[in-house]
Parts: sequence; structure tokens; C-alpha cells
Amino acid sequence: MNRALQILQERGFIQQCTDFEGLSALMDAGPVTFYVGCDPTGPSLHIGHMVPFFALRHLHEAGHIAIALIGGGTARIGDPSGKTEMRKMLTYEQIDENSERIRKQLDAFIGFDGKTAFTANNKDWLANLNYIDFLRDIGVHFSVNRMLSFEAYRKRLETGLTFIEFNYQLLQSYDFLQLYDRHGCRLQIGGDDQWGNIVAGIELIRRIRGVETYGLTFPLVTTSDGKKMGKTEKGALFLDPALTSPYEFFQYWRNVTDADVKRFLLMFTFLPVSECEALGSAKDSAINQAKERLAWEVTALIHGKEEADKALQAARALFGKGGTAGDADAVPTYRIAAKRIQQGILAIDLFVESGLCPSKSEARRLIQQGGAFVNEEKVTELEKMLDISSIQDGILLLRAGKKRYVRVRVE
RNA sequence: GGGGAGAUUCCCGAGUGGUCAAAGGGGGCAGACUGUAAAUCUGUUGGCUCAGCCUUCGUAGGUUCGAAUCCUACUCUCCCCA
Repeated sequence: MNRALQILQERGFIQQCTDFEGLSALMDAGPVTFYVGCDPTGPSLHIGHMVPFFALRHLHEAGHIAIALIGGGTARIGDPSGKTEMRKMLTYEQIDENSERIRKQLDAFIGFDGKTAFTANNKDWLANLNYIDFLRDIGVHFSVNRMLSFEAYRKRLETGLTFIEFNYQLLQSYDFLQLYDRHGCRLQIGGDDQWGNIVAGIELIRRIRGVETYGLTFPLVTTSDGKKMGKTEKGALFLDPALTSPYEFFQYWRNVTDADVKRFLLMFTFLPVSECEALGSAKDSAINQAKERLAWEVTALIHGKEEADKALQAARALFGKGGTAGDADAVPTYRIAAKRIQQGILAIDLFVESGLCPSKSEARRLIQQGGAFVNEEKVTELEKMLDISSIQDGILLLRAGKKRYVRVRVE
């Protein structure tokens, strides 16, 4: 088997391939141009988007030519795959803005050089498509009967599917054709929910250009307790530090279930396979250290080593014995005017203001249930007042439950 | 175009004039146990100036001492027929 494919397989990336031997032979013969698509439907990528891009990096490092396709055109419609409801329509301005932000995030992760790795935006060929021409040239090759047999559309037939969403597959197939024509792209990789769309693109190219292209999909990554990957209290685990701080990002990986450690090390880090396996097979306290390693590695890849170090340090300070919050710079910090503390402030109010509790009722509940701490001391009275005496070195540490910390900095 | 069903708190889903901030489950949060894990058990889960008050049951009106529950109109969704 081709070396690059072997790496992907060892690391658990491969779910399905349209023609394993054919692809392997093609890749052995020389650099293959391939692409991953991603629709800019939000302002930031989240970790769920990243599996194909980790795979992209592996292939790129193996000498193949990577295209990251930003779906500035397809985002105007919305892919029904894996969705149970129609997507919200975004304005064109929003999509363009999202596209740019996502392009930057990908650039930071992949490092586009414009030759062996670059981006494309399908807006360039989709935005001004002529409907009649499109139907004549592309539409004829699609069978509605066939499309309806796809899982993605069949499901939606029960809940409702609009015509524009139904067209998504044609557009994605057309993307592949365009990338083949423009850049000689021969391989499309993506999440397994894209299988139907990928296969459709391959068939289109075969019919129109008489050329064999390939598709490769990755498993949909879930946590071993069956939840979707990357879910936090606040929603998805975003790459944008403004949406998910590096510390929160780090903590997500730090708190992964034992059973997921090996798999995540293989997929979300570039540590050697043997090391991933050794770390992931550890037990008891050793597995805990492996989680710390996992968290540091992934955080470093996304946010850089410096941020990863800070997050690690903060986590150790808060969770290690006898640690202080003073040097835990990465911990979310809330700033408050010194005057307000001098006047005295209700603990309840501070928990709400700092963002640890969404409402005063929740803050009260937290105190009643014994989960509210100020400077690691349990708050026992609902009406607890805080003043200067709680401040140490200009800082006051709030904790909600076992893991959620906020530092309050008095200025 | 015709006929039918429906819209309930984060989600699913009960409720059909007062005892409803609304059963049950899921999810979330907290506590116990632990390893910042899993499993398990317990509590909790609209807001507030909290023994009380306020806002919620698609939207807008109406009936009533009193409505998520009845009436009217509207909006949206689904199903069947064309």
C-alpha cells in the first residue's frame, strides 16, 4: 500500500475509499492533487471540521498537493447531509466574512504556500453560473431516482427538503469537476457524510472527462460515550480563541474519556503511532498524564506552544495540590473596578457578572448545593458579601463546581 | 386546489377551565464516590427585590372571577387526495 495511505490507515482516518488499489497506485506514481471542502457557515471552524484537515496535512507532508476548498458558493445554499433541518440562510456578506476568517485559520494550521498547498473558493465558479447551461451540461448526468436513494436525501424526505438543498450534490460534483479541470485534482477527501456527494462528483468526471478520480472518507468522530465530538457547555469547541479560549480548549482534551485517548492522539496529533499507542494504553494515573500530553499537543497545534504552555501551567496550578491561581494566567479572567469591591459585593452577583452563572437563581442554586467557592472556600450563606478581605494580590478566585474557574482581577 | 393533524419550558413529550412554572424521559448543572476519567447513586433544572411577585405553553384578540386548556383571526409545520 502507498505509504501516505498507510499512515492514514494506521491513524484511524480511513472509513471508505472508492478504489483503494487504484488510488494507492496513483499515489505511488507521483504527487496527487487532492482537495477537502468546507462550507463557511460560521465565523470559525470547530474541532469537528478538523479531521479532514489533519488528514490533509498528513498527505501534504507526504508530498501530495493539497487544495482547501472554501465553499463560499455552496454556503449560499446549505448541504442537507446529516442535517435534519434546513440551514439558516446567511447573507452573502456574512459568508464572505466567514470565508476569510476560515481561510486564515486554515492557513495557520496548514501553511499555504500557493503551490503545494493552497485554497480555492467555489464562489468563483458558482456565483455566476448560468442556469440553462448548467442544466444542459451538468444536470443531464444526474438521476433523480438515484439521488433519492441516498441516505441524506431519503431522511430529509420525511422532514422536508427544499429544491435548493436538493441541488447541493450537483454543485459539489461540479466543484470536483472544476478542480479537476483547473488543477488536475484527482482525489476528494472528507467526512463520511460526504460520501454520496463525493461519489457523485467522481461519476460526473468519469462521464464528462472520461477520467478516473477517487474519493476517501473519514469516520465521523464521536466520543466513546456516543456524543458528538467537541461539545462543550458553550457549544462547539472552536478554533478561534475569542470563541473558545486556549485554556478551555486545553481542558476539553484534558477531560477526554479514557477510552478516547489513543484514538484522539492518533487523529489530532502528529506524535508517532507507537507513542500514541503507548500513551493511550496506559492505565490509572498514567492515563491521566497521557491526557495532559494529548491536551498540550493539540492545543500547541491550534494555538501555538506558548498558549499550550500557559494552559498547562494554569491547569496544574488549579488542579494540582496547593496550587495558587496567581500565576494561572490562562484562566479566564474577569476584571472589576476596585471601588466596587470596596463597597462590598454579593457573592451571588459576582458569580453572575463573571459569567460563571447565567442568572442569580442559578448562582443561588449553586451555593445551596455547595458548589460555589471563593478562594477555594465554600460559600455557605446565600447573602455572602465579599469585600477587600477576599482579595489576595489583586485577585480573587471563583470556582463553580469542580472545574469551572474564573479569576476576578481587581483594578 | 380539496381534506385532515398539529405548534407546550434546552430537546422529546404529557397536560384539555382553577390543585400548572406545567408529569415523565433526555440533556445540563451540583453533591457523593474517583484519577480534572467512566459507571453508579442523590439533588436540582424560567426569572426576580424569593414564605411573595413577575414572565412563559406558535402570534394577535375575545369569553370567564380565573385559560396552556374554550372562541375568533392569523402565521407556520406535517399527512392524505389532486
